[in-house]
Amino acid sequence: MRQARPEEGAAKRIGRPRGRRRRAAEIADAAAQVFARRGYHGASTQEIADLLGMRQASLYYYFPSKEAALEEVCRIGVEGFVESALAIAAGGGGPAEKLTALMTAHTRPVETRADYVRVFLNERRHLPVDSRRRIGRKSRRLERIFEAVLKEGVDAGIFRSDTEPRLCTLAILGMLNGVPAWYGREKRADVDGIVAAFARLTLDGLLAAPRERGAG
Amino acid sequence: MRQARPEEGAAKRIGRPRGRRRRAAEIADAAAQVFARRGYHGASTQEIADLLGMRQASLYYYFPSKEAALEEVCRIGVEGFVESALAIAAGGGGPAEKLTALMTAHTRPVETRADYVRVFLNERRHLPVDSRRRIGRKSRRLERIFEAVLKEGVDAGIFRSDTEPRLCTLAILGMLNGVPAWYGREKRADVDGIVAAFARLTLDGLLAAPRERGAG
DNA sequence: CCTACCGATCGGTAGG
DNA sequence: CCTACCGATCGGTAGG
Repeated sequence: MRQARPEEGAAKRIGRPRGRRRRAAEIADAAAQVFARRGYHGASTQEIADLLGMRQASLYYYFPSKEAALEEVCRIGVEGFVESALAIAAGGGGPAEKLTALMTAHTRPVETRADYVRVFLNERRHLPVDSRRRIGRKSRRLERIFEAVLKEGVDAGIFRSDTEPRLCTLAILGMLNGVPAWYGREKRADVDGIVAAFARLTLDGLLAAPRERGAG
Repeated sequence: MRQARPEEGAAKRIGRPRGRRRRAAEIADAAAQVFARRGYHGASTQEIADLLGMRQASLYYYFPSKEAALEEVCRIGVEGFVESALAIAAGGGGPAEKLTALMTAHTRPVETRADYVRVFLNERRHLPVDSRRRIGRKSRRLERIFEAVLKEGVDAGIFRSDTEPRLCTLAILGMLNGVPAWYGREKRADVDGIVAAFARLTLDGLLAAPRERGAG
């Protein structure tokens, strides 16, 4: 009576309606949009369904719950960052170049997938504990990549020896994660240019010779 | 029949129960706490009332609506910043000292009134248009103070001449507003020490002599 | 401040 | 995917 469940074999997709994954991705898109605009709790599943021209109850054919949709949106929101950062850190170039590339790459998703990023940054705290922890792990992976490049620069004698990689990472990610807050209402709209300026400022600080402390 | 309404005379508080203002402040405190933890839409007026040991409906004796409570919490959330920043900018010391003081002062409310600050940062977007604009004006005032000090330093020949005050302000406020995101779960708990490190990094960047661009 | 209450909406289920 | 529907909760009002 009990058959082997076809969805368990990862590679083979037999007997499943072909559009399922695609449609689920469209729902995630719509959810990201509404979550970003209204916040998770301010968003109604009705509004998500309206965006797709489907009935509210039909969403539950694709997602078991509103929370699961938030989880998916947040997952997509982080995953891009870690992957590109990993590629940069492992690639060629010196620590200074890597750091600049890391910073530029970090802000690209803000333009490409603004809604996912915003939801990840602002709404992840409304996730249930277990999935919040799962997402948080990815976030920490990203931070560690920044720290590693910073440490690489210090060890190579390129960055100032008194650089604290952890604090510096917090500062940099603060600057960068603040971008969605003003992106869109700033006159200068070239995010890449602005982030390049951020990177220059940071590098100038990292490359500077230690100065006198406390000098008026 | 129509009497002059006593609450219109600002200085004189006659005929009003004496604890009104105080109680309203307590409600704002509780609201800030719940809004910070659950987000505005995730917060129920019931939970706020529970915190105060009063009935949910009684809240409406002090605030006309949930939105009005959010507005009050946000208003308190910004007002501290502008006032202290103004005092620093107008006070003595050079631009470098002022900038450091500005940065340290900006993070103090994060410890003192964490909930108000968090709510202002994360929930102000859920305010109705008109009050959001009112709050936004205060926010811009703060930004202009930072920009002015930065420009002061450039004009005095202290900060690098290629400093862009606007971009620099966005970077600094990004770093600083990111503090509530990691404050509490970071090992090093001395926010002042961390922010001092942020300020040093920033100053090193601002004081550095222009270097060769694009040098490998 | 409380009691009593309401209309609206919300996430989610049953069954096809 | 849809129809039909539900229990719970929510912000807010009336009247004292």
